[in-house]
Amino acid sequence: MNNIIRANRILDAATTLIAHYGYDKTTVSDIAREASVSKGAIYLHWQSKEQLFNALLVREAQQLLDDTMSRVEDDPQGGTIDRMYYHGLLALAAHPLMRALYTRDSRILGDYVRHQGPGRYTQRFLFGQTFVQRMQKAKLIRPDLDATMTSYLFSIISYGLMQIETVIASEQAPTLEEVATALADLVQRGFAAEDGDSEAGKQALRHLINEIKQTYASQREEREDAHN
Amino acid sequence: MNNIIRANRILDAATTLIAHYGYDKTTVSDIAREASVSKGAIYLHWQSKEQLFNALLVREAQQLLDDTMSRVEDDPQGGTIDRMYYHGLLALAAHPLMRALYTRDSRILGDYVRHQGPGRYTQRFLFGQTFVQRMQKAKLIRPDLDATMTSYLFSIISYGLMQIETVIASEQAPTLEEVATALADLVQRGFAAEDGDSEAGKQALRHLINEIKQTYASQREEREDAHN
DNA sequence: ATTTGACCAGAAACATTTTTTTGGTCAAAT
DNA sequence: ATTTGACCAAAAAAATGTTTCTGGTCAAAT
Repeated sequence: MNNIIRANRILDAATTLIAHYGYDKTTVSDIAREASVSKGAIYLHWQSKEQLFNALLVREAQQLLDDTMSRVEDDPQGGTIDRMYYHGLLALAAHPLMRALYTRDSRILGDYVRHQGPGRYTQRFLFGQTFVQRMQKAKLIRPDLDATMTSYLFSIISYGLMQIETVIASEQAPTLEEVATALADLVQRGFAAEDGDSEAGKQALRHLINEIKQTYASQREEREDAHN
Repeated sequence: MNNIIRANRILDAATTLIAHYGYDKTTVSDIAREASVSKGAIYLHWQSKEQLFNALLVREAQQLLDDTMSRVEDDPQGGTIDRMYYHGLLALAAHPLMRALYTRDSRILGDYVRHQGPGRYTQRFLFGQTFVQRMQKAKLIRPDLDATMTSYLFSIISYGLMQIETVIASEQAPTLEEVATALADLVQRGFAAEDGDSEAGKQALRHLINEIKQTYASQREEREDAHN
C-alpha cells in the first residue's frame, strides 16, 4: 500500500518536528511541509491532529519495545535483569518522545497532556509490576522481593535518571552509558537472583513484548471497527 | 537578645506561609501579620524579602542537618550507610522547603529561583562527593566505588523519590517509609562495605556535619563584616 | 531607642480590544 | 479517484488600557 508509506512519512516528519519544537509549536502545516504533502492529505489519514499524535506515540512505543528487545538480543548476557535494565534505559533515552511521555514533559507534550487524560500511555510496560512478576518466575529477580515495590523502585530510578540533568549542573556529569552501567550494577546487586539465566530472561522478555504488541494490535482493530 | 527571638518568630511565620503558599504568593505583610509584628519590624532584621528568605533557607538547612543527625544518633544501627540514607530521606521529606529546594520546585520557590542564580544552596552536602569519600575512608562504602558516580546515583535516586508522585498516579502507592526502607536495602546491597561499623559511620557524619555548620558560621561572619 | 503602619512608586494582575495563527474543510485541479 | 491549497471560524497571542497589589520607606507614635 502506497498509503502506508505516505502515512509513515508523515509520522516521521511529525516525530522530528514535535520532538524538537513540541506539540503546541508544531502546526499541521509544518508537518505537511516537512513531509512534502498537502495539509489535506494528512486529514485523509487521521481525523485530527490529536489522532495523528496518538498514532505517532503508538508507533514510537512499539519502536521502543523493538529497540529494547534488539539490544537485549545482541548482548550475550542481555537476558539478565541488570542488562535488561541497562538496555531499557539506553533505548528510552534514544526515543525523545517516549522519554517526554515518561517524564510527563509538558514542554514537549504541550496541550496533549491536558486533552488526553493522564495514564493513557503512561502505563509502564517494561519494568512494571507484571514484568517484575514474570522475571521472578523466570528466576531472574529475587523471589523474596515485593513485585509492586520493586517496580516502583525501577520507576523512581528511571525517572530520576531522566530528569536529573534538569536539576544538577551538567558540567562534567558522567555520560549516560556510564550512569546506566553503574545503575545496572546496583540493580544486579540489589534485585538479581543468584542463579539468573540470561536465556530464560530473553525468553520471558520476548513473551512479554509480544503480548504487549498483541494488545496494541487488538486496540487498533477495535478502533477500525468503531470507525466503520 | 530579644531581637533574636523575634527574628525567629518571623522566620517561623515565613516558613509556614511559604511552605504552604509559595514564595510569590506570600507577601511581607502576610508574614508580619502571621508573626504579629509590623511590616517595618521585618525590615529591621533583613534588608529585603529575598534576604529574609535566604536566612530562612540557611536556618532550614541547619535544621535538616540536625534532624538527620538526631535520627541517626537515635538509631543503634544508624551509622551504616543504608540507615544514614534512610534517615536522610525521611528528614528531607519532613522539611518541605528543603525538599522544594532540592527538587527546584518553582511552585514554591517562585521568583526566588530566577533572581538567585542556581547552585547557591543546591550543593548537596549530604551524600555528595565529599560525603562518599569520607564514608569510604570510614569503611562504610565499598572502596572500589567511584565517589563521583556514587554521589550521582544517590542524587538520582533521591530526586526520583521526591518527584515520582508527580508523575505516577499515587493511588495505593507505598508509603514513604516503605519506599525508603526498600531503597535503603538497595543501598546496603549495592554500596555498603562488608565490615561497616555503625559507630564509625556516626563519628564520620558528626564530623562532616560540624564542618558544614562551620562553613555556615564563617559565611555569616563574612556577611556581618561586610555589613558593618 | 524602638516600633509602627500610612504611604508611595513600580510591578503585577486583570479586563478589553485587535491582530495573527491554526486546525480543519471542500470545491476545484490533477 | 486522489490530492491539493485557498478559505474560514474559532482560538490563541499580542497590544492596550485600567486596577490592584506589594516591597520597601520614613515621619510619627510609643
